[in-house]
Amino acid sequence: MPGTLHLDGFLPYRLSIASNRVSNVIATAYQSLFGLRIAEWRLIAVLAESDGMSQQALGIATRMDKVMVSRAATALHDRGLVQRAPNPADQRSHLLSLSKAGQDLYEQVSPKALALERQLFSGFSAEEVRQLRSMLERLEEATAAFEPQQG
Amino acid sequence: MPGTLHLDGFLPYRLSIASNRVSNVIATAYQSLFGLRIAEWRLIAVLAESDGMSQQALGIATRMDKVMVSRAATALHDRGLVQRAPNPADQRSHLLSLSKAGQDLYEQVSPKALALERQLFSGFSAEEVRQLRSMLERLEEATAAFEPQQG
DNA sequence: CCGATATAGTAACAAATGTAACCAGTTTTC
DNA sequence: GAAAACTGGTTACATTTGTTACTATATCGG
Repeated sequence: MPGTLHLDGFLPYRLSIASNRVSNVIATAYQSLFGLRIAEWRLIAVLAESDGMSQQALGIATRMDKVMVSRAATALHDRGLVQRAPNPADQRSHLLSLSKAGQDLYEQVSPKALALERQLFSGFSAEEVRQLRSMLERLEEATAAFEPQQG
Repeated sequence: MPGTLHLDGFLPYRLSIASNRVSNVIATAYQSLFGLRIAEWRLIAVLAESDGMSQQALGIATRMDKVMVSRAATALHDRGLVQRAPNPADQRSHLLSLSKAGQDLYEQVSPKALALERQLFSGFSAEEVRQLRSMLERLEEATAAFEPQQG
């Protein structure tokens, strides 16, 4: 029977299911433990490594569009977790960085995130993890061919 | 620096990015070619294999909750793609099946879906695909340990 | 049987996400 | 060096998704 499809065997479906479940686990943990949403956590993680970034740079680093970044950034700013300094090079943008409170929170969240990751992937060998990483990366690249234009 | 996390190396993040990109590719294709959303397509795919299912059975088969199933089912019914017959065993539920139009649509969508899958995973060896399947399956199982209760 | 509890499905509401319009401020072009 | 085109960021609106509540039927316990 040519052209027939079995849903359970359809990889985009399996990928979506697995990814959404993992995201739910992570989102629930962050929310209940730290009151953070995933988008906010992503900004914190990036800012913890490189201080003083514009929102558009954050957007690139986290693969989120500027609206998502804006929403997450104001939420974090309102909670006093990130600071906004004027950007000397461009008056439309500000440079974001973690406040002391933000750094402290990061130090709490970060090990918890890694522990969750370890637990979720505890059944995976180091080699499998390496392979999975590689596959996800290639998959992401493969989708670029479908972008509307100018990826 | 113990407990430190690099976002790009964080697997749940990479998984989420890759999965969302793939879903977008699929969703855009289904929408523009057939006016279908992913949830609707999933019902069609399941019904094509096994006629006469209740919505709750569909929910289990597609891993969608009953509200999502209800919405997708009414959309498909309104378009005349699925039929609803009374369920002799339970008057609260109906048995859904594809109409002729639904079957015809399935025959159109199905090869297209498989072609997309082939294209997205064209860089993967057969062995890699096997491994990915296995990993996604195990991952899904691993998240069950975090379910609120009674998974 | 008959009241209590559970289940199939829908409807109504809340929260999140995507999209488009907008307001500075910045660069380009002539 | 000023009008046109563009960019960073926010706001406002539309669409999608999740959650809760509800209606009708079924099942369970006595």
